[in-house]
Amino acid sequence: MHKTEFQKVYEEGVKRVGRLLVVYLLTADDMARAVVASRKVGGAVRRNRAKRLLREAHRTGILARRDEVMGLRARFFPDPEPSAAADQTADRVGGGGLWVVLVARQRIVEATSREVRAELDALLTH
RNA sequence: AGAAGUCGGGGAGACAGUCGCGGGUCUCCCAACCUCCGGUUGGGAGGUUCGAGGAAAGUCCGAGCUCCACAGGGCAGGGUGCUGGUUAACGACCAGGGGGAGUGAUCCCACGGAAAGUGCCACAGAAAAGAUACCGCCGGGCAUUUCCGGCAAGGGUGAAAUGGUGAGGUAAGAGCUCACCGCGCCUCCGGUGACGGAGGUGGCAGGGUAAACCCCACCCGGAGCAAGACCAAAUAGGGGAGGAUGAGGUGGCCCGCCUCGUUCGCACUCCCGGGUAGGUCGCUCGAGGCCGUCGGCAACGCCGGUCCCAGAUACAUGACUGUCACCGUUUCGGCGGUAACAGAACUCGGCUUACGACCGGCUUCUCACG
RNA sequence: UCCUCGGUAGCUCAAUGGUAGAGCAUGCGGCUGUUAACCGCAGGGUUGUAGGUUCGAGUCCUACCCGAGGAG
Repeated sequence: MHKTEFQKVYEEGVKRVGRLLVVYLLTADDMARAVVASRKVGGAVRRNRAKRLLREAHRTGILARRDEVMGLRARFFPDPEPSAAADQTADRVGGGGLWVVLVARQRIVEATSREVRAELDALLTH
């Protein structure tokens, strides 16, 4: 993912803020995932720890299951207008993917992997 | 027993399993290309193997490597600064000398030159380096205001005042003279040397500051793996090489060198590449680790054996389960934790800084007992 | 990866190696019927930290800490 693609997700995507992390979602043709840990999280050790926790939560949580992803698309991105049915079908044929950006917050370093996964799933299903 | 010094070891507790990530390698499958055998490239699956640190950090020094000219001369600038050695090199390390701290083991030191020159030394003080005399001391004139001369021992100021102590000497004093100490110079001896020792001699040579300018000796060209090399969509259209002359620019400057533009024979001759996105290489076998013999006080070196030990490019080590070990807590069922500092990005040698628990060697002092 | 600056009072900034200061802000007093403005006075500093050179360091040297900016 390039810098301009991050900007696109931040500006056009859906944002959910939790106690340990922030998640951005955006519909796309393919599946993609990125993890972000800024210098506010800490030094290189703490940033790596945060990114590993986010990857593990993404791998073991509901984002890894394809049927759940389709449900998330329907929940967070309802059809804006019925007249665009042609575009919607074309989009679905094109892959029906989802771009996900996971951003670490400072308190994630003290958390366990189960807590991170539970919060990510909760942010996506509530 | 207590206190202390010094040198080291060691670094997510160990083992097993499941899922997941990055690299190498082997096998199989698929696709494309080459005339075939077969091979190359790309993708996927499975097996196997490897996968962060002692500081990977700070970026304070030194090198390798790459390009700039083959890295050369001079100036400027910068660095180092007791001696000898180690090393690829160093501002690092080892050994020694000198100085300082400590009862001691031991520790600390930017430790060349102030009789090459220049500058500065606030306040106080008479005077801050070229001379001088505030309070004073002594002698003489005058006569009790003071004048002339001698002195720098005492007082006072200051961070620092023209060797120190004692004796002689004198009007009072003074290296004026003498003894010891300090200092300078000379000779001899020991040592590779820094330096040390002994003897002689001088009668004191004239303050501090060089992490002020500077002098002396030695060293240093610049940039950095986003260096640089190769393949090469798009886009733009030319690009490169060669002869002569003059001008301009370029590492801080001058040479030198390189580049660009102009002119002439003819705006000539020859060649077909250059390059962004992207990709490949550089990229991990190295002044390498471990073990041993030998040389050396040591740093280290020679030789032999043995091992292969991360190479990513949005950037890989994580999660969970069980058993054992240790620690904390406990209602003795259990529960919680496994630690600090901290994450490779071209690679090495150092330095500096950060750091929890644990273990070991050697040495010194004090007390007690034998 | 490499490089350059900066850190002084609550804030913004000064200070040839020689007593750390100015403006704003704060407090007190004055002026005014009252407030503001104005006038006067006062307090407030480990000069980022730790060492060193020097008689003496904000200044010079060394090592750290923090902040800002730049190049590819």
